[in-house]
Amino acid sequence: MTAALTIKQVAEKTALSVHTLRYYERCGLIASVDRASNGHRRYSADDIRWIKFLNRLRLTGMPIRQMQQYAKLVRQYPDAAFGDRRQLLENHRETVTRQIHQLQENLAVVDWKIQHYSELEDKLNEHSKINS
Amino acid sequence: MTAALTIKQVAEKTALSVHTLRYYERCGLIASVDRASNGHRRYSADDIRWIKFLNRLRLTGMPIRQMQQYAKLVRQYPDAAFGDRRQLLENHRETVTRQIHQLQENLAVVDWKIQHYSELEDKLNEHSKINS
DNA sequence: GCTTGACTTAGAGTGCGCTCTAACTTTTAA
DNA sequence: TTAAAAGTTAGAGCGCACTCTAAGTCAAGC
Repeated sequence: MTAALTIKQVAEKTALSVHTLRYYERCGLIASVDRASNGHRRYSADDIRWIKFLNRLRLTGMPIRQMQQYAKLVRQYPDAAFGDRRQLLENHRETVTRQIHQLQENLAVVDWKIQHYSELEDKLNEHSKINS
Repeated sequence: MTAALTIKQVAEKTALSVHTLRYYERCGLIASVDRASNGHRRYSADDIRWIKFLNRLRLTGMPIRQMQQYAKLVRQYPDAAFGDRRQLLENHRETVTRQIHQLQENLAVVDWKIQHYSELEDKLNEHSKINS
């Protein structure tokens, strides 16, 4: 068996704060974490896997609302609703893919500007050479 | 000469709201827009180019604070400080590039999960075929 | 003359995702 | 035994980037 972890240990493992872990639990993203006899949370290996995946979703910009939907599906039908879950993730993938494209597109314009500044700098340098 | 545009027209052209345009002006991102005799804003072609570039920065996630720095450089030294401006944009480019990489990395995990769900669905389908 | 609609300002409100506080209990180490 | 560290809850607060409201001005068309 694997040792159950305290909230602080999970915070370190997942790079979320203890505040955020409690917040996620409060708003239904993490369900029913075991408690020690003193009421302290004890996280299982499964909990940690789940939290890490949740965090992947967050880091791709999925809103909490949508994560709640996903979490609900997983909780209600642990061994089913794979189609619905997949659909939700695929929609999200599409969103993120579009977002990445737009980032790249906008970044290209910034690149262009950087290039432009480089050329202006070069011109200034040449000018100062001539005048020296 | 090009016709000066009203705030509403600029909102349409830039896909920002009139509220946002005033907000950007208030916080120093857009400086000194001309006014008609009645006090209404009249935007020049240059203003619009500037606003569009600002928006590129925003769409790549640059914080307002940093845009303010950049705007300040441009305003204080319209024909100089190219090095500083370039540096600022290059730092930002680096940030965005890293962000894109991380998005792709996290998205790969989501993809993996989608794949996993597909396989589970397939198994369920086979099972129902056998049992039918 | 009067309505409609676009504009102005200062400042308040909103939604998101945390992040922190207060007041309290429990555990651990000196 | 006692101080420090870590846990608990409910609920308040924060930072960001808008977004909207209220109260007013102004110009054009009926």
